[in-house]
Order: sequence, then structure tokens, then C-alpha cells
Amino acid sequence: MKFEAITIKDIAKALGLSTSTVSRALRDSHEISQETKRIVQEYAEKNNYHPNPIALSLKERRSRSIGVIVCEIANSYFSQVINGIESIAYNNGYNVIIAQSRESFEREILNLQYLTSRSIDGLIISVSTESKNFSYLKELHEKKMPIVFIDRIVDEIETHKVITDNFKGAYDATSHLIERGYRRIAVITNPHTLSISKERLAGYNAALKDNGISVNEELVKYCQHGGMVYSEVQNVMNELLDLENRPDAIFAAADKLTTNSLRLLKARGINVPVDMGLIGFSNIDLAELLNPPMSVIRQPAFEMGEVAMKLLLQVIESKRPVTDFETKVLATELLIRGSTKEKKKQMIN
Amino acid sequence: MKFEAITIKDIAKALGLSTSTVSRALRDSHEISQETKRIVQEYAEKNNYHPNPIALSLKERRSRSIGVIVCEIANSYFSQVINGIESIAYNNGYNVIIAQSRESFEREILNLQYLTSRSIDGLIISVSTESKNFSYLKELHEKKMPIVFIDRIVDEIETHKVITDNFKGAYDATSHLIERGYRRIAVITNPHTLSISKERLAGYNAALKDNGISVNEELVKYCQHGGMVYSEVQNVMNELLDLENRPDAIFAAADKLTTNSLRLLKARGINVPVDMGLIGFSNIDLAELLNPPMSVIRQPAFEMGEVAMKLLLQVIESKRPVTDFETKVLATELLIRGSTKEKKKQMIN
DNA sequence: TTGTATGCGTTATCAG
DNA sequence: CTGATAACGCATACAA
Repeated sequence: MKFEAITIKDIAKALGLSTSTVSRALRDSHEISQETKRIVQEYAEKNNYHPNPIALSLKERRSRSIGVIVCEIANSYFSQVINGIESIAYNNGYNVIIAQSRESFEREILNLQYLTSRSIDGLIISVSTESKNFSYLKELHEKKMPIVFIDRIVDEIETHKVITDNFKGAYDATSHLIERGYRRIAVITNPHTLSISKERLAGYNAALKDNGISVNEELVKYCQHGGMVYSEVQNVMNELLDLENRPDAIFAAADKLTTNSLRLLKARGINVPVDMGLIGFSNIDLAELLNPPMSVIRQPAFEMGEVAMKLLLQVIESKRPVTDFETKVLATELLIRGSTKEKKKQMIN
Repeated sequence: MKFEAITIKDIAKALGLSTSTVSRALRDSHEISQETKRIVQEYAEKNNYHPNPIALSLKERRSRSIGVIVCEIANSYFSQVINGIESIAYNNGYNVIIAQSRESFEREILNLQYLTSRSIDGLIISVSTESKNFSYLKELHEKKMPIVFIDRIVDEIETHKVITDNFKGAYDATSHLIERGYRRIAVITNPHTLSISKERLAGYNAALKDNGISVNEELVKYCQHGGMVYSEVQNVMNELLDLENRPDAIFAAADKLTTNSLRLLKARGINVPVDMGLIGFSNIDLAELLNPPMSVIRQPAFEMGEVAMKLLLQVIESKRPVTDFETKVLATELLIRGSTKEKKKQMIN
């Protein structure tokens, strides 16, 4: 308790004991008499004593809080990830300190400095689209800060990583479009600085190739800010739509890109999937309620958060050396929606 | 930095100075010679010195971190709120520690104890649906912990509150349904322990009354767990649909209830809005892309977070006594969607 | 201008 | 079994 907090010293004074005796009594040490323990514990209970964790942190050199850096909390995927992280953290008595990079490298570094200087015991991070220089993270890693990467990983840093099978996810998505008869499939993706972008692009390319469709570079569009900047997505979408040989389908390779693509197509009066096929990575809960229900590639976000936090705990609690790292690859899920014919009725609203 | 951290003591030893001199030099105290300052600051810079915030917290009795308790992070409304909170916190050098109650009173208390014992400087909370006893919060408030309530407030505790005009929002929503010709309008709402529920229900009642429609108790349904438990929403939905005189529209008085209602209606093959009108409080980004576009009541979630954090800062930085509290009431927004006729084309997907 | 001593709350080490 | 003391990293009142 921060205000008027009762301390061991207060208890000691009140009970005419020394602080060390009180401390030991509270920790149920065997070298304290039952009687003393009882008295101390009762008094502590009655006065709602709680050890000051700040003091404990200073002493034990651990804060029992971990840092999480993602590009944006208000993103269905990341909020689900955080949900998973928090659930495991909570069960293990850890606090979660959240920070957002908003896809800015500068903010990522500032957050990183801030969190680490706040003595977090570990870090879970999904790097920003803007990040190219990872020396700060490397330094941190070399200083033995437990780090777990999630989704957007940094290959060169050898630590735990939690990802999904991005290649397969993208392959499945693209194949799904091909199966539905689309041939001229564009892709809108995050910058290739991100590991996930490369993998998803590879999956897209492979699916095309396996179906005898040649890859067309003019159909590959990058969004430098991961869909954070709406106008950027708008621009690449316009570029695609203005091509003399317009694509007949789009694969959006990230959550934010998917929703923004959908919105942009709608705004231009382009009917999905009749005028334009669309599939994307998305964790939006309502995808199946869309018009028409939209097939998506879903990442097991909650589970990814859980796994990341569990790995981090293992390192923190030193059950596992940082060198003995592993990469967890979870499966993506291709949710095929709207396969049944929808009844069309007149709408009032 | 946590590992191999360089301390003031290290600098003092290296430079043959005392810790206090170093401390003062680093804080640019006037009582230190320019020369000494320069030497110390250069050395600190070069060795990447950062003061240990844990030690600072212990000394200054403040942690520069604030606690946030919401029912669930992975909820579009709350994730937007947190986004707003974080943005202001970040600009002011504060960390945000997130905790979820998951609509459980027990968890709320545990989180509360945990956060406060972690010496947070302030608290922003949206209470759980299950909470009826606020003695713990009251106690905290009496101990001068800066508290700001957001959305789900506790009337009896006199501190800052940030809410939206729930009465008007619900009134608008209900009126909107009435204007569209619906007459037998049901409401699905959170338990009446929540302030927002009472206000929204009042708005609903008033709209009915003002339009000469009598309130029918069998059309008022409560979800004790705020939509967290899907089966609970399912049950009340079934109760409504199984009425011999079934409602012709539903007003869902909370984010989670709206999406779950929509999903349930879809699952039962009930066409919205033809077979059943539906409107609700919702901050889902995709509402306008739904089939058909769904009108919703939107709360300015991000702004609410910002306002809450600003108020909290004022109290923390003692620019404003806790007794001089205020209640900010932001406007809800009635987003009317799908007013233009939608082209209906055959779907492939 | 600089150094010494103290305290923030806790636990560990040593004495008694 | 219990108590005194030091230490965690820092800032500051007080001494020099």
C-alpha cells in the first residue's frame, strides 16, 4: 500500500520486537517460536500488512513485472496476444507493463530504454515495421535480459521466438483464392524488413508457382507503416485498381491491411468477392458476419501470448538457460466462411 | 538496466569521488564545479548509466507507473481506451500496468491489491459486472490513492469519473429503432449493478415512453457476466426468441452484448434487420462492413482514455486536490449505417 | 565545492 | 529463539 503503508518496522515497534524477528515470523521461519509467530501474523493480518514490493525489488533485484512492446494495443491480433500473456502472468504473480511502438522505431527504442530501466524481469516484443537496426535489442540480449519475440521476430538474435507458420498461412490463403477461380492475385503486405512479411510473401509466391501462375511484381505492394497510415494503404490500393490489367483478387498479409483493404474496396463500390476476391490474415471476431462472410487466415493469438509468457517465465525463473532457446511455430487456421449460400432478403436498415 | 548495471557507486569509485558528489553532478546541481560535472557526466554517458528506478521509487515513494483495471483487454472498446491512456502516459513518462478482472469480483480485488501493493501512483478502473462491494476501493480512496473511474463508475466514491452520455446513447439507439418502424423492442443489458446499465436502461425506457410504447418487463434481459459467457447471452436470446410474442428488434446495451447478439441471430438464421432489428453499443471497427451495415452507438473510447489519464495526472502531480473532483461526460455517437440501398450481387465465396 | 551519514522497506548474516 | 547490522541504489541534510 502506498499511502499510510504499514511496514515491518511499525509492527516491530508496536509489538516490541525487532524488525528481523518480525520479518522472519511473517515468512514463517522455523527459528521463531510459535507464540511469536502467532502474535506477529495476527497483528499483520489485522493491520492489513503487505510487504513493499519496491523494497523487495531493490533487494532481490527483480521486479516481478515484465514488459510487452507491440505496435498497437487496439489491434485485434495484439490485444488477443496480450490477453494470453496477461493470463499466464497473472497466474504466476507477474505484472504486465504495456508499451506501444505505433510502428515507430524511435518509440520502440524509447519504450525499450524505459522498460528496461524500470527493471523489468523480461521482455516480450513484436518489433515495429520501421525497425531495421536491432543493436539495442542485441545489447539487451547480451546483457542476459530474458527476451521472447512474438510474431515479428528478429532472426539474428538467438532467443525464444513464438511465431505461426506464416508460409503455410499465406500459401493456404493464396491457394484458396486460386481454387475459387481467381488468377490475377495481388498481395498487400508489410515491408520486407519484417520476418513475417518475407515468409508470407514466400508462401504467396509458392502457391502461385505451384498452380502454374507466374508472379507479377506489379501486383506486390508494400505498406511501410503496416497499415497504421490509412492513406498509405489507400495509395497502394489505388495503384492496384488503376493498373491497366487490374487484379481479380487481393491477399492482405496482415490484420490491419485486411480490414483497411476491405474498407477501401467497399468505399470504391467494389463488390467482394464478385468484382474482387479478398482474403487476408485477420483476427477480427466478426469476419464471419461480414458481407459476404469473409474467409480469413487466423493466427492463434491468445495461445501465442500464453506460449510466449510461459517461455519467458522459464528463462526468468532460470529453469532454462537463455542459450537453450527454441522457436515455437504454431499453426495458422484457414477459416473458410460463407460457403453456404446466403439468403438474400430485402433490407430495411 | 538490470544486468551488470552500473551504479552511482561504480562511477564514484572509478572517478575517485563520493557517491553524493556523483549524484549531484548527474542532477546538474549548482554546488558542483563545472569541471567535476563534466567528468562525471561524460563518464556516465560513456558507460550508459541509468538511475535505478526501483531505488528511486523506494526513495521518492512514487513509481511513475499507473495501474489500469478493465474487464478485458481483447475488447474493442477497452483496447481503444487503453490506447488513449497509454498515449498520454507515454508523453508524460509514465508506465501503464494492465490488469484484467474478466468480470470477476475476486480477480478485481486481487488485481487491486497487487497493483496498489506494487506502489502504483494512480489507478484507472472500470469495475467488473460482478462487483457490488466497493469497500476496498473506498478504502484506497480514503488513503488518498488517486483514482479515476472510466465508463463503469462507482457513484458513491467521490473522485474523477469519465463517462459517456449513456442515457442519450441508449435513447438515440432505441429511437432509431422506433423510427425504422420497430415497436416491440427488447433490450439485452449488463447487470444493473453497473452504473452504465442503469443509465442505458433509463434511456431505453424514456425513448419508449416518449413514443407512446409501454415498457414490457419480459423484454428486458440481463447478462450477469457482461457477455463474457457466451452461453449466458445465448440463454437470454433464446428466452427472447421463444416468447409467444417475440420482439421485433433488440437493443444491445454493451459492446460484447452487441457482437454476441449479432452472432447468435446469425446462427439462428434470423435475418437482421428484416426478421429482427438490432442496434447496440459497439466500438467494433467493422460495423459498417457488416451485412447489412449495422447502425451502432459508438463511445469515444480513445478520447475517454486520454481524458482519464489527464485527470489522473493532475491528481498525481498534485495540481488538483482529490476533493476537487469532476465528472467528464463525453457524447456518444449514433452511427447510422447502410442508409443507402446496397447492391445485391451473387456471391462466389 | 565535496564528503559523510542517514533513510526508504526488506532480508541475510552474524551475534547473542 | 531473537536482535543488531549491513546491504540493495539513490538523494539529501548536514559537516567540513
